[in-house]
Amino acid sequence: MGIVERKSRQKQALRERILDAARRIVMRDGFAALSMRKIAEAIEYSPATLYLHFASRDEIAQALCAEGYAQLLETFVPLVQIADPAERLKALGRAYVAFGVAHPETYRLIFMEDPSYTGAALSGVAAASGKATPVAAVADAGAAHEAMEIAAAGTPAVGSVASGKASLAPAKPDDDPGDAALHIMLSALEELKAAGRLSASMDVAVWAEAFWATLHGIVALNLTCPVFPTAPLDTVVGVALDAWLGTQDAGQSPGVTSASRSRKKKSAEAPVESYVEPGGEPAAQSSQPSAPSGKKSTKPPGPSAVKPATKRKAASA
Amino acid sequence: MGIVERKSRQKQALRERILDAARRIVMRDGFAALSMRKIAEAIEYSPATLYLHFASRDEIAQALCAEGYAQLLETFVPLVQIADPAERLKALGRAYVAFGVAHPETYRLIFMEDPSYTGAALSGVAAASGKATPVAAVADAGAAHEAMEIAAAGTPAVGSVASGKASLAPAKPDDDPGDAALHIMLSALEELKAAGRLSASMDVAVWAEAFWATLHGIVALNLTCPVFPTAPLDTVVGVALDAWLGTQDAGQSPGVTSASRSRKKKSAEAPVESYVEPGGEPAAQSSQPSAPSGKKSTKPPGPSAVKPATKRKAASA
DNA sequence: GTCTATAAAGAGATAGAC
DNA sequence: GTCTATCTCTTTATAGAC
Repeated sequence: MGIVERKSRQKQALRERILDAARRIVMRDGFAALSMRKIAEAIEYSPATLYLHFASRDEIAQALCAEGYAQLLETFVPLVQIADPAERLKALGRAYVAFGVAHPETYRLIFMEDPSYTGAALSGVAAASGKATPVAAVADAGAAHEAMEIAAAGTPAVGSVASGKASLAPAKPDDDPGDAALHIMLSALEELKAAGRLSASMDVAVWAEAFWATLHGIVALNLTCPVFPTAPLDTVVGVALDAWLGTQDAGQSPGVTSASRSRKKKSAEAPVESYVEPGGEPAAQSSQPSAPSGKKSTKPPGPSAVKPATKRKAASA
Repeated sequence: MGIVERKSRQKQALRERILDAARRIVMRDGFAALSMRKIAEAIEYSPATLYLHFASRDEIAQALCAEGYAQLLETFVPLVQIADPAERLKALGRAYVAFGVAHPETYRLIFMEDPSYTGAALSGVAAASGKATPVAAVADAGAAHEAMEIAAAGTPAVGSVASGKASLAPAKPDDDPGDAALHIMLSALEELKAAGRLSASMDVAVWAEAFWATLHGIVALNLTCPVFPTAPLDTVVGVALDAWLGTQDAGQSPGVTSASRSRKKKSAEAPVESYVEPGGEPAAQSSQPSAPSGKKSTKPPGPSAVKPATKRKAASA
């Protein structure tokens, strides 16, 4: 059986190479620039070979999405230890925005590209309200975290969750990173409510959605609107968090309350801009982050579908 | 000179036809599906003819953007009359979300497609803080409004602002709809602050940006995330507005100190869904609005640039 | 498994005849 | 002004040789 195993391993390896190449292309040129030909060229294989591993460009995109969700989840994990639920939520909010700013193309792919990509990670949102306990969420998250560290070193480091078992069902193996992340937030919210710091009549699910929308709005505008944060991104995030979680005087990072101050990760207290991803990448920063100058992000043409030209913006205009 | 005038009129007319066709394509199939060939086919001209009126696809897109901004501004105009600044802001927020939900493709084009499109409308955001008085904003808005009613009847009715003089400088004639809309909001905000209902130490520009981000987040998630508003969109918007502008329950809203609890205008209370646009269109509604099932939105290929395929989602997958 | 070659579709933009 | 014809470029995806 050694032979079949070797073959299986080789197949897996090629699969990884494909995803690595795809990830690099997306990071560098945006999702719109991702094509089978480019990937094939990058790994020095013919385009046809890719179809032996992925049924379509879309399947590759979904695999990348799964990685992205896991990556986002991973940034949440250490924050679960923050004792005060309000501070925890603030830290989560900052981490969320920091993630989006640091990984614009990943964020775009996951939350701004295609409804099917976005929906892939959020399966049980409706019924999720009282489902997972903080402990359970942490357990799941921990598993994902551990799996990640096994992954590649040079690249953003994810992959395991996605490539391990998510060949056809990208974002929903047994534990769904998207749901797990959601649960972390909902748990904090319920604690908050239990502590009487949130109106008892408030539906946490609604609150959570509106809160999420605020964070998403900040990230999305930052990635799309060139003039968005006139003020420092930090400040805007601070004001938003204060509006939702109360505290006078925006601006600075309330950070962690007390006990968790010893946190090994500085991520919770550091201002949004200084966020550094676990993988060790530089992490983009400031208000106008990466966004590969000339090229944008959007959609490409399909076989029978359509696609206009827009990238020319910087190229031809 | 009658002859040159007629020719000029005919040229203008064709220009309008081009934009009309383009608008229809975008509404129906999304921006990504907008191509010169399609437009040409729709108006029964050759593709080459389009280039006599627009230098590129991009220029057409920008003209559509200008229309979109004007359209959005128009929905703001009547709300300026609301006396209470907090209620006015809430009404503006609801109108904003309603607009995005009712005109998903327009909203996408303007705020979610390309930074250059989004930035086109917001020129003086940075210095806008104390710039325009409510009166000035209304004056601008009124002008745009008036201009609009001259425009076509069957179609969404805009165009004048864009087509009148924005051949090469699409979104910034003399009065910029984007800025005007922004000023309307900032004015209300300053009134709020003047009335002592907003922390004196709060920077209105920052507050405005964070508030805008919240609204944008709600719309953007609604358009992109299939499961987004688990709760009725109305409810989520209400919670968000309360968080920012205060009202009994809802977390605690440190932003606003007291009052503003008695709501008078029904326009401020009307649920988002019931919004009807001034033009008299049906106005889409509910949580999962249009979003032309099969197709998405994104970017197309340029001459030398790149472009993957993505639309296949529903077509080939 | 992998490649070459190609089908089938789409795009933006232009030259030059009329 | 308008059209025809064309150039150049992109893409996904597959057939069939090796």
